[in-house]
Amino acid sequence: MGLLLTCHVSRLKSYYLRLEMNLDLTLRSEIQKAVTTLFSQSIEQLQIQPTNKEFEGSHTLVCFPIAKISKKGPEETARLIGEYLIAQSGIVSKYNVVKGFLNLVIADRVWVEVFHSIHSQKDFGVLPSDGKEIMVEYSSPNTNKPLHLGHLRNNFLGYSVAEIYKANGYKVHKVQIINDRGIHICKSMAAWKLFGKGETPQSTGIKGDHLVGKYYVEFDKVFKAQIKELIENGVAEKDAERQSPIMQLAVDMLLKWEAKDPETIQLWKTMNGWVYDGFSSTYKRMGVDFEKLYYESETYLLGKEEVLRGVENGAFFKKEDGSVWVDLTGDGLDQKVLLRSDGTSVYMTQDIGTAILRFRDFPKISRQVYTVGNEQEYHFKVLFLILAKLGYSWAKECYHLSYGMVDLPTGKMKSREGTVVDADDLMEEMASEAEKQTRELGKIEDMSDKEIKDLSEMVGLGALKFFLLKVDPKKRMMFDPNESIQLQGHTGPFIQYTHARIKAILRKAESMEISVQETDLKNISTLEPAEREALFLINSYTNKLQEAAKEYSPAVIANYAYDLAKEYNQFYQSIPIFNESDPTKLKFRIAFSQVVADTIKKAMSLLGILVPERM
RNA sequence: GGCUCCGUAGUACAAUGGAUAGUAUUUCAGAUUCCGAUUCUGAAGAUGCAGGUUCGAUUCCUGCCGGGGUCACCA
Repeated sequence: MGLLLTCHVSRLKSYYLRLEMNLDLTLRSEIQKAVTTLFSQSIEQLQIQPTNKEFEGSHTLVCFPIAKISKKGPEETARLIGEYLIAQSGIVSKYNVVKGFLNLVIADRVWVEVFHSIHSQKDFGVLPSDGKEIMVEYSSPNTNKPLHLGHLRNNFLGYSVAEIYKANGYKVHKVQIINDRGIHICKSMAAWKLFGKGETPQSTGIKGDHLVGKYYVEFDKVFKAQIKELIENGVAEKDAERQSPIMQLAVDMLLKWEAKDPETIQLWKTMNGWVYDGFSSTYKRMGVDFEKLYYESETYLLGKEEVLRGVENGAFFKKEDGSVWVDLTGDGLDQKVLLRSDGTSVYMTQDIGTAILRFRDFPKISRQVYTVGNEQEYHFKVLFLILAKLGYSWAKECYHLSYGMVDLPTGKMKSREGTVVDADDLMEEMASEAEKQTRELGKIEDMSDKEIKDLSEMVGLGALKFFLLKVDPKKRMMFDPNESIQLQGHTGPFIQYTHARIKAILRKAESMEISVQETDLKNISTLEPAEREALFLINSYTNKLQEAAKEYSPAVIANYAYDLAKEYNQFYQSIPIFNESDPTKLKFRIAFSQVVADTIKKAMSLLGILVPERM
């Protein structure tokens, strides 16, 4: 009780601290007051939006809805509110009315105050924790082949959403489910046993996941050849698939695995081990991590139990052949199988077990987010309904973060035709392209090879991440590697480059021994338009953070980071920094540049992108 | 076919129901270069079609056209 109380008090404190400098909230309440006083009626929802570039002002109040309660025309209403704010509120210095839009100019004095409070706040942009916990699942690969381009979007998305929630004050648990069992694994095992000649990652120098993937492809090749041969010998197509010797071996291995045959289990462990080693280096390069891994082989039994429990309490039903089904026709869906007639589990079964296990392991989480491609939307709809039928109240808090496919300019990627873009290859290409670009441009002669390597990695991966994250997750997208790595345009490297340039300015300021005191920042009375614009953006950072979490969309942050970098370039172009004769202004601009650089860095880190000090 | 998501300049992406639909790229013209290769300014160019709701629709509703996904005792 005592602990609870102190938590509560400290939360209140930080709330008031924020209120002091929260321009948006203050403005809102001033307008509320104006409306209530002028029209003796209050309005709950105020529409405030950024002012169009062509008009003077930064905040615009949309007055059409207010006109309804004011019983006056929109323009008259806007003018009355404008006049009231000038007279009664300290923060608005000017206004203009265009149609029903009230454009407000915030007093420079207020902007300076806002800037000062951001500048002095060390943890600006991190919302206070309120004890909420959330789980984010992402990646979740099969262990029979290496990761590809689609996995990159998945991993970057999941990681970024997790970081965004962290910044929103949540405690985040990053997890994944590893689909480590099933017929697909046995296929690689069968092919390796037949043709592997004892090959290992060590003996061949091939990365583990790629080696196993090679045998998965090999299986398919042999399987197809055997089917063709059987059909030519007069076997029906359906029977041919079953009679194929290599398929029989795979099925046999699956049965032996389920029966815990030591030799099969050993092979399974060995080959999965190769894959895990391979994955872990891929994850490291991606820059993603996980708090806990779940393995299908460890959760499917709990899923089975739960399904059987569901049969007992009537949530599910059993057919004559022994298979178990759920009837979702009442929810507008179909019937769905949960256990096969032979009692073995299906994909759904293990997801049921996994979900329940996770809420047992982390009882404080309020929500679980699944980062999985949109081809599984139906699957998750069904899963969440089943969990609700089993009586789990948290089922309605499960969320499928669905994303679209990634296309390449060269055409669609299809795994069957072997034109998948491998994740390791792509990352390597991006990094080496970045290195090539850096070396061509020169200016890095004093860098060591190690520094150049690190920089190339940062830029190459940054290009990749930014491009994949800047698009609305649910949309199918086109990834153009060449465009993504350009230093100009809507790209990660452009933002990284802008950051590096700001840092160069700051280094120069330091070498000139310009030191900025907090008091210097308060002596500024007027701002340049570009400074107001950039301050408006910096000030909206926390709003963007909340929006990104609400929408589960790193794209909000990516586009924000870009806007800020672009805004700074405009600022830099229009305003002198070192040529400024007024030392107070010079210092303000240095501090201002510092804050922009910090904010860019913070926003980019939410995307898992590092920004260099120089490049 | 049922369900579902998507259709925005040549191309790739934006736009809580708000103003003359933004940005990048491409092309053309110009400016700056206090950091750094840059950057900035200007010009050209788009909401699939037809209705409806609304003071106002890219956004919401209906129908059509076009594209993706899904509808397994696969995962």
